[in-house]
Amino acid sequence: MVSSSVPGTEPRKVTIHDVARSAGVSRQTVSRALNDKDEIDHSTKQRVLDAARALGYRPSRFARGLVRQDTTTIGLVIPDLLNPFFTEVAAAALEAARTRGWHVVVYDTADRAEEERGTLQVISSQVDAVVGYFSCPEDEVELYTRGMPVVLIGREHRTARFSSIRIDGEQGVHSAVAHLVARGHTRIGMLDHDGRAEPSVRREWFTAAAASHGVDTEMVVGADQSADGGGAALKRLLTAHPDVTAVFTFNDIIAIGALREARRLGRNVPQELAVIGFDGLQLGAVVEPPLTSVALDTRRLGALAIEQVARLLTGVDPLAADDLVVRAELRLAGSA
Amino acid sequence: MVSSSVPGTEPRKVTIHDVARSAGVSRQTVSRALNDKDEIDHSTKQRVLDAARALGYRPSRFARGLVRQDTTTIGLVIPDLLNPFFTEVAAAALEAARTRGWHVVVYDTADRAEEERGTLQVISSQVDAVVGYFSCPEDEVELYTRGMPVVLIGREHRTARFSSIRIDGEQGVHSAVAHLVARGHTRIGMLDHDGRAEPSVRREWFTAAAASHGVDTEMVVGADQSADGGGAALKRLLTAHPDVTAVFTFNDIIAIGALREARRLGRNVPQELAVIGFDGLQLGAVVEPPLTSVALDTRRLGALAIEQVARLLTGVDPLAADDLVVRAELRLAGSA
DNA sequence: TTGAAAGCGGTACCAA
DNA sequence: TTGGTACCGCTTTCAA
Repeated sequence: MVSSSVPGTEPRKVTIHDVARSAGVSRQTVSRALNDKDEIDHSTKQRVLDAARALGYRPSRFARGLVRQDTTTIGLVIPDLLNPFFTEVAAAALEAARTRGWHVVVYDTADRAEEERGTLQVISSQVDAVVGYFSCPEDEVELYTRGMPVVLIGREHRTARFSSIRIDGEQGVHSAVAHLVARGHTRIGMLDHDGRAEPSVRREWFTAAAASHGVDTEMVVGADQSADGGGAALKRLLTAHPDVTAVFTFNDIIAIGALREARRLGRNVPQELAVIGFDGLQLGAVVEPPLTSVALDTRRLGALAIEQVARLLTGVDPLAADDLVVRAELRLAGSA
Repeated sequence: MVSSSVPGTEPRKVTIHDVARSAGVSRQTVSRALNDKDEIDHSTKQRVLDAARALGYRPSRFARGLVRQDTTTIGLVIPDLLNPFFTEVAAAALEAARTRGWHVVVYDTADRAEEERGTLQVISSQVDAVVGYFSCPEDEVELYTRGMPVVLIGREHRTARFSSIRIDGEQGVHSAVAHLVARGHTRIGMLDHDGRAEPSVRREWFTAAAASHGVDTEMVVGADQSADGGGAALKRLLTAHPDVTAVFTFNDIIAIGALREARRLGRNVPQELAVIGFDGLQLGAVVEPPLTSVALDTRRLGALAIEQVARLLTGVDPLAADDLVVRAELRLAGSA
């Protein structure tokens, strides 16, 4: 039995020319009909529209973009869309972009440097500016984004063309440690980000805050960026240091995994183990107990990034570093 | 003090022509240099590249797309990126798209018909195909997506050009109700989707399943699509029907809100109140108790949608309705 | 190895 | 109200 689809019959793209011929008019007239211009006879317009429909015509976005030069597309690069933190940022960025009539192409790099490179490579010819998280060296980002505004989130920049949204958690983490100390905790551990060469900035904040309270800062273990990772890390931490009574985590997802693990281990939270996360996810409100966290305003973060992109694109009045900061602050809930 | 930025100095877009002139070659030579062609002298190439860099030149993606016709961009339309279910689907779709070298523009319609229309309007001239969730009438979707493949998720279609990924939860919901009945529950309520004119399909599955077990099916209240909404709905349900001992919910987010509310009300889960959600979110594993749910394979859902788009775009061998189904099945955990 | 010319598929400006 | 023509910025083909 032969398939009814005939090879080689692949319908070549229908162009404005085809419509024009089919309707017996010129291309310009077709253009007028499709763009709702006034200078066209009603019946002509109708005829053109019918022809277009009949042929299944759709204007080429490239041709149109070429002549109109009015569409802006932003590339949003994110390590892991399944981590609610990045989802919240993405949602905020999408909304900020929509109010400007911009389009956002989203790339999930799965937190892999290799994917990051691939994305960068491909992105440069598809968008007008880039916003997002990158872990690869700045000169690589620089290399692939030649001539394009770039806004980095949560990371310093050197390149002039780049901007950074700085995440300032120093105060917040200090408050968190202070809170724990005030509650009588002296053995405070941390579940840090795993897999990076150097310790995270958040860890540095933690270390500094702990030291300033005369608290030991040696009890740090790395955790995978997931709830499971957080659980496993807590287990390791408690095995190595059974006397730990409080933990600060790199982010909320890890903290949530830690909460679950604590429950499994029969450790009461917050009585026997206090947990403080970082991010302030909405998700933290639905776990038990609700998660105490050093919270970021993710809406502001996303909106700020898009705002800066807007300024960089128009070249007017870009925000200075001092305005490109999102401060985290301690938000108390049930877990500490 | 006068600002140093001079109005009217806005740098006109640098084109290939500018680079050519600056390097003292023709445009084609510039093109060759930039696209790593062989037929070019090494020193010439270097000179062109330098000129391009100096001018901050970036090729127009429109001009390039126009002539190369090789980039595919999909529009992914989602009601609410903050709902983890849609995030999971989106992540799956992004990954499936990436393996094909496609770009995905994401639009969050905030579950509002108005935004849906705006998105549809704008999308048609920006993408090659559309995948996603729509709540507005099919003829509106049809109107704006003229000539473009469309894959609807979780919704039937009539239009020939459209495809649907069907979500089949009939079996799964039946199993869920059977499970509850086997556990001795006879008063089973439902927290349904709110804000739609007609009752949801999931409610119909529930009603049918309950009826087949001789269980009353009248105890349904609407819930907002959020944890808070789920909590509020549970409260209303229990107020109206204090004898309810089990609830089935429209989705997991609502169920998670219900779990939290149950805790606040002092109702033990699952002993005094059994809860079963729908979606099978990864998130369900981190709440307490872990959520029993009628689970969907979101990875498959997203991948299937992209797969079908691929077939529609090439016109070869689109999947038939029977293959465009994702079945949900009961996944037991702690909450029921 | 390089350049001239012809498109890619539209829209804008003009004259008819 | 219409159509001719130029042009948007780039790549491809073909000569030089």
